[in-house]
Amino acid sequence: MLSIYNTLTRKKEEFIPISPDEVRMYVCGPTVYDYFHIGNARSFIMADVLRKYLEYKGYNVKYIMNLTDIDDRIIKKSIEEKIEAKLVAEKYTKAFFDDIEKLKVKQADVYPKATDHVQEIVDFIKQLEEKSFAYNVDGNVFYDVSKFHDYGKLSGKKLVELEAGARVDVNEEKKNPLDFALWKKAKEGEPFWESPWGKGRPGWHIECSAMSGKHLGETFDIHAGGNDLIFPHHENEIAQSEAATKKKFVNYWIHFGFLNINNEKMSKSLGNFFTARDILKHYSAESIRLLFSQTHYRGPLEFNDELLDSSQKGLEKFKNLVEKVSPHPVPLPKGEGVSPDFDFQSYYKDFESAMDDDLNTPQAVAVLFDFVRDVNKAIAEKENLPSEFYSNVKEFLSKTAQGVLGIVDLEKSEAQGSSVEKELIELLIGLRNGARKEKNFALSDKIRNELNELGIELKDSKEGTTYKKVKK
RNA sequence: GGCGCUGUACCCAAGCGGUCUAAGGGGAAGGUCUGCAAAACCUUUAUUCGUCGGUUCGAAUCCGACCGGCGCCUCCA
Repeated sequence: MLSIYNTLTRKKEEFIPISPDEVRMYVCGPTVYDYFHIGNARSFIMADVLRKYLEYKGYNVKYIMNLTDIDDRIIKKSIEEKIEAKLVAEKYTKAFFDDIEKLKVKQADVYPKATDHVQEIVDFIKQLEEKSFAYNVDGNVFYDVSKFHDYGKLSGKKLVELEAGARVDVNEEKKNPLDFALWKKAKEGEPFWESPWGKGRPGWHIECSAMSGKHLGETFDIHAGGNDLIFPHHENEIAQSEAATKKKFVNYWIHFGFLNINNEKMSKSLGNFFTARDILKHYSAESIRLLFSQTHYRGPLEFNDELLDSSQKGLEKFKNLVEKVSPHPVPLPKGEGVSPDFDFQSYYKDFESAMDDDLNTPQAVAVLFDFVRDVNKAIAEKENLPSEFYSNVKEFLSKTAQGVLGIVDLEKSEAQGSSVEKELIELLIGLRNGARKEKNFALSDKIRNELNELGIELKDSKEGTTYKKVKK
């Protein structure tokens, strides 16, 4: 039984989807005005882990992530770079897909764009206007928060308190400082769409209400995003959608913690950020994902190179095991060999109960490390293990470490390269082993050290010498 | 000012009333194996969970106070 912490109720709740086999899930995607940073990546990755775990459990997941491709920041960027807003959005949309793929994040079923849904958005606003939740002031349309009595239910804020402590800019046009724009009137030179209120563009919050409704229906299971979206973004989405449909918008609200640098939130405005793209130049997706998985998704996550290094180091344990079980040297026929009393089921059970508990990935990772240690022990202790043992090990890692967490890549062969390169390395290994036989260790060590310099590590074992390429 | 989160070893980090003399990763130290390495395995590294009280047969876990840190309340994952 999966339980999930629901921001709306501030409790862990048993997860029960609307339809028994299907989960409908919406995750707030990027505003494509720049490369996304590694803090954004945390949300994308943890949402990916949640999605993959739901699939692991047998649900058919319908996963939608929006792309905000028209907004103030995009317009600002287009002015700075003197190119059309549309081209800014296109450039960073492409970058988004490139980066997300490198991070081994599975594609969403649909990536709806705001600019492709202007009609739906306009219709949505009209509906709100008809129901008196919206008012038009000279081409700007605002949502009237005072009309929505549940306003504040997600963030736990009370309207009066919000008003008292309001730090929002005073906008003469708004009835209430907390009212927010549904439709923004276009200024001179800005991109615009025609609407009943004149030329303009959608506000930010409305696109999610319109697009999630279109792709997932009026009520759906999961809506996820970063902590900072709770207020006002998600609060406003609820206000819009529930005012329009009179139905519950979302059953489970899930929010991810921030990524901290020196105990401070990483953000564009503070300037203390790294783009995911830059981090990926030095670290693998697996390292990043392991680091993220070792902290619970709701808490803050401390981020720096040392931590990335340590997770990269930890990954070696998985890689070495994969290497050990992958091209099993002497594949035994089924049923032969000494069967170790190794209880794979108990590791699946432990992995699942960790994940079932509000996605306790740190605990799940601990189970995987225990598994690796125990498998290594079994291999070291028993001589002839049946081939099923090796395939069971691979299957376990494939389903959990790779399939859900994305911290290993079984397909990635360690010793790749051109065949000539391979043969050259084999040749040198042969020479070195000749030298070793003659106890010419000076020569054998020289060969090993120099290969090492080239990024090729040798390992001697009873079965012979193997090598792997390491990143320099 | 309002709301919320948080303080566990050298670092990161689980744990949410008994199974905790507290997982897991990194680091450090010692050992087994090895010609030497590497990998792997074993052992050690918090009798203690910010501080002080309280509740309880029993608390890292609940309550209170205090001392730190962080976030949201404005665009933000």
